[in-house]
Amino acid sequence: MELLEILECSPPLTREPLDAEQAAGVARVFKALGDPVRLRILSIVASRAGGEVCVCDITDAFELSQPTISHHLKVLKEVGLLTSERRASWVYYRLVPETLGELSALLTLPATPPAVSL
Amino acid sequence: MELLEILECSPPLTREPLDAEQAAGVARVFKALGDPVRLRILSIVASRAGGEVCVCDITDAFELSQPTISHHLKVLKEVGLLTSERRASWVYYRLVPETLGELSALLTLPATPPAVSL
DNA sequence: AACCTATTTCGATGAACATCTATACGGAGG
DNA sequence: CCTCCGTATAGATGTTCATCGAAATAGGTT
Repeated sequence: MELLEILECSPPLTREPLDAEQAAGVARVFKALGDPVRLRILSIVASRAGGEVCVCDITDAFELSQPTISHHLKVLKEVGLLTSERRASWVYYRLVPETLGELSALLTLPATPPAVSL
Repeated sequence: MELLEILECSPPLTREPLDAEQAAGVARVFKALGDPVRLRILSIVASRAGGEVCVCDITDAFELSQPTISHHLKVLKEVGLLTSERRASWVYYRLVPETLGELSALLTLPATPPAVSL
């Protein structure tokens, strides 16, 4: 059920085939990354020095309506890539590095790409 | 235009925000990964010992029509994750490790994950 | 050339999605 | 308490997408 658990249990794509359940979970996360706006939002949050970004800062970075940004943030939060915290009137979003790390590991190549070996 | 070039030019998400063009290119690849069937197909090809998989083998692994599998293979090929080669009556698909590696690098975390080490 | 099999393309359909406007919620300040 | 500001939710709309069945293409065989 927990997406992060599914990611942790899923072997790298190059090691063995995913079963249907693993694939369904992993696909949800990749689908969340499959939108240009969400990718940019994620990179804004992930690369921010303090680690936190206010929704208003994100909204300013796009020519999209505020509800649209809020929708994308919700999607990223639902798949475990972001968390949010309210302080006073503002909501701050943070990266969940574990999820990103698991995704990266999932796509990792075995060792040497070119040679044959065996 | 070339997706692999865009991936190569895109910094890790944790380093700096993606611009609109980079995000659009990267999103196309992640969108291709955002389907459970395609993820399983990719993992079947990527984890296969010889590196090659015949379409008929992939079709056997799913309860989907053969045209549907062909459609998914085309999507994976269009974003540069797979290549294909025809030999005799059969078409064999191979992983493009460079693309997968670039994606993995894109999601890489800066240095120390959360706790352990040093 | 006619044929068989494997694969791709075409056309259609129903579901999912990105986006918008309008509205609701939640805290801060008068 | 009422209002303002920032954010989230609801409802609506046009587009994209996964999937199927049917038809077209391509390579090898007889």
